[in-house]
Amino acid sequence: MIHTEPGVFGAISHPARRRMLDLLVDGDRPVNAIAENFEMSRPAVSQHLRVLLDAGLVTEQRHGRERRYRLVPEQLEPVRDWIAHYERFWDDNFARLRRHLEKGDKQQ
Amino acid sequence: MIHTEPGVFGAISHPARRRMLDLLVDGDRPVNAIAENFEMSRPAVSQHLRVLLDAGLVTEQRHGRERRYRLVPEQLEPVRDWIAHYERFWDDNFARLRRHLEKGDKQQ
DNA sequence: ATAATGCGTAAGGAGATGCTTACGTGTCAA
DNA sequence: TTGACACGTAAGCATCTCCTTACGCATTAT
Repeated sequence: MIHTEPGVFGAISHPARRRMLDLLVDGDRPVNAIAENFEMSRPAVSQHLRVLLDAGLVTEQRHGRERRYRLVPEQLEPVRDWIAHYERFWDDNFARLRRHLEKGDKQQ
Repeated sequence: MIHTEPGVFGAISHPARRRMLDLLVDGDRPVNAIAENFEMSRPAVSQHLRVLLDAGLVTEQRHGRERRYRLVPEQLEPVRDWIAHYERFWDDNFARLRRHLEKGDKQQ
């Protein structure tokens, strides 16, 4: 019964979970409101939400018989930080393209 | 024998594979040079590289009996794009913090 | 030619993942 | 109180993941 902690990268590796986070960008939502966007069963949605919860990417708050899930975007920082490490590649390419365009097709 | 295609997000979900990509930032490397950074067996490293290859995150080129792996950073774009969708949260927080600091602790 | 090197692939197994259906529990409504 | 609702959890299953050891196949060195 050990709860494995795959971390944020594991949590976002499933497309359904990324879509769930995307939905929550627009505001807190109860499970049913989330579930209606997916083909899978509601328990399956609950299980995905549990993964997101364990990763700290969402929190839940009880409102009556609902549980509203709220995005915790700061928890995506490890992803942001890691990908930022590669940012210079895009920067370089962009800079190269810009330079190319600014030269006005002058040679090469 | 179906080759599952977990995509880029699946490929970067394993810490070892992220480290492999990080290593390749500094230049192409043959498998042994990559493998010496990990505790796991060399075949395990090969299998991870295969996942990265299938995701298009690296290419391989044969040089004699070596196979050098090369990073293809552009393939990280889906990740960059997805995370960029959340950028405004950091921007907002950063802006809020900056505003707070610039105000010089004036009230609140 | 023979051996050593660099690497992939095959096979197998432990454990994780992702789904399902069945059920339990707390909350609101009649 | 009785039932409907919103949800989690349990159990079971198929499949995937990630590792290992054993082996095969080029390429280079002797």
